[in-house]
Amino acid sequence: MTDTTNTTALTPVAEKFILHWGEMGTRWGVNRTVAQVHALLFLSAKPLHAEDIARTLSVARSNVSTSLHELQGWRIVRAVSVLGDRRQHFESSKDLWEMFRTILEERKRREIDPTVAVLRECVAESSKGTADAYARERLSEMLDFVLTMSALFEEFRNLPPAATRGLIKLRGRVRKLFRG
Amino acid sequence: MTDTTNTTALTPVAEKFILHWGEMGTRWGVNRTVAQVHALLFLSAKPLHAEDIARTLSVARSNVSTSLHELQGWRIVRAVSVLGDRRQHFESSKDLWEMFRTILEERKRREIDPTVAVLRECVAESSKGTADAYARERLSEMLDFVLTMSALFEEFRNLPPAATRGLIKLRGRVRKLFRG
DNA sequence: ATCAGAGTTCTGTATGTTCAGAAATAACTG
DNA sequence: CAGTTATTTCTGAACATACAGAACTCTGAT
Repeated sequence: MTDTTNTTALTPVAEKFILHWGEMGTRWGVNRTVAQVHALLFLSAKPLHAEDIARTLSVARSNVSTSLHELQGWRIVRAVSVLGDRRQHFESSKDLWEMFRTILEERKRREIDPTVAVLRECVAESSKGTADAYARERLSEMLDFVLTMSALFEEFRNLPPAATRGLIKLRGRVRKLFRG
Repeated sequence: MTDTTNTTALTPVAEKFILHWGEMGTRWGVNRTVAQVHALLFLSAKPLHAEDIARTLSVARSNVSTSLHELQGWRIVRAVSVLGDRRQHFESSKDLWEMFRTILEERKRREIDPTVAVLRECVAESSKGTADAYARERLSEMLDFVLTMSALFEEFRNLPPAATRGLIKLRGRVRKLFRG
């Protein structure tokens, strides 16, 4: 028999956060439902199954299925098994720094890397002709910039997980860095 | 009489970059045309007027008008006067680090700050009741995280412009930072 | 093998976004 | 002031995206 003892109603606080998170998602190019599912899982003490998520957020299961796929694509949600229940359950990573890092990494791969490729082509092609030296210079600077961003991402990515969490104590030290 | 001597045709390289930039824009929650106008101005050696931009990108002037407004809202494009021409001309900032900083600042104001506000409310409200201690803890951590991000943004924002540009030489030093 | 429930994919509808062109307003010229 | 040109705002059409529900597939239990 289907388990109906699971959370179905949200506390007002959870609802407020989930709705806000959904809005923020749209501003960063993430679908509202995807962000809401993520927020719900983030707040949930235990893994939830698709049906439960759908009921709680009042969206179709199909929609939840798609959203869960996307979140798994971002590697911030994963499927887990619950003993005695053959439905898949899903849980969000709870470590915010780890999540942040993972998302940066994904965005780099999806957006920065292709941009680097295009810019390389642009710079190469515009070096052939002599026309539009100004644009060539701008493109070249843009490539430099994007490569630097890319390298900074890599730095961050390669930090040991513990160090990442230590960032919290880091404030104020950044300025120093630029003088050294 | 209207000046028709201005750039109307794009070089293939410029076109490639502008199209790509437009695509990237959409992935970060920026309208395609807005990003294209920005790319065009970034590559342009001289300020352009609305009509010129519209012709070059093959979009309606109305659309250009809206896009220019938005770009000015992000403070990365500004209107300039050209002697002997009563039309407004527009130019993009050309300093990529400066632009990056400005955009971060704007996004902080528009997205991080409201999120901090909501999270504060959530944490405050959930402290009243005793229910859902787990969610309270998660929200509290999220608030911490967002506040730290906010503070790091501030650090960055307050750096002297010269230091920002120096970031380029910074690679490799980040790791060190976490050991100190 | 059959059935039930879980999970995914497909399809049409609804909702939201983008955009051109028209209309209105404002700024400028002589 | 009257005419002209630049700029902004409004409106609806085209387009894209998100989404619910249905259809379908897969898995495992009996």
